[in-house]
Amino acid sequence: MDSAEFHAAVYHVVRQIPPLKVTSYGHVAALIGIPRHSRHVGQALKFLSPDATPPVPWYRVVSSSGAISSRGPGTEGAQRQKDELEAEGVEVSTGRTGDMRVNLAVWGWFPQVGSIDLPEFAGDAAEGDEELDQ
DNA sequence: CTCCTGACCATAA
DNA sequence: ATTATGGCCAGGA
Repeated sequence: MDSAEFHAAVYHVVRQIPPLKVTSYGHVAALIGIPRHSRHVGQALKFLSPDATPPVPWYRVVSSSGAISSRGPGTEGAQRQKDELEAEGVEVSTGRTGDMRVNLAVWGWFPQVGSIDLPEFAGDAAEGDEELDQ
């Protein structure tokens, strides 16, 4: 799968995250069939344009610990993510140091791999072994 | 080509 | 709970 297909697969999966639920970068990658590409899920979401159609609920993706990545001091991305989540009714706790996190035990959405709809090119990879040839 | 970085993860102490 | 370490893969300098 090339870069464009990867992006498409990420968006496809993220769009299936139900309201009031969140999932992790790692699980999105696993659902696509590439469990070791967790970092690139974030990359793909970064490339995402706000006016994408249909919209992609990027804010429903957090780290595996439930923490919202800070993106560094001075950036408001994390705060915006918190606002989006709370607007839906998801509880986001904020520590005294400004660390924001979601309780995955309550809000987590981690469907079994293969139990959700996937793009055809990714379905192949999700089934089992890929690129045995070549 | 090598080196560094990243909206990360798993494990160990 | 926290920090340290190693691994991961793709892009960019």
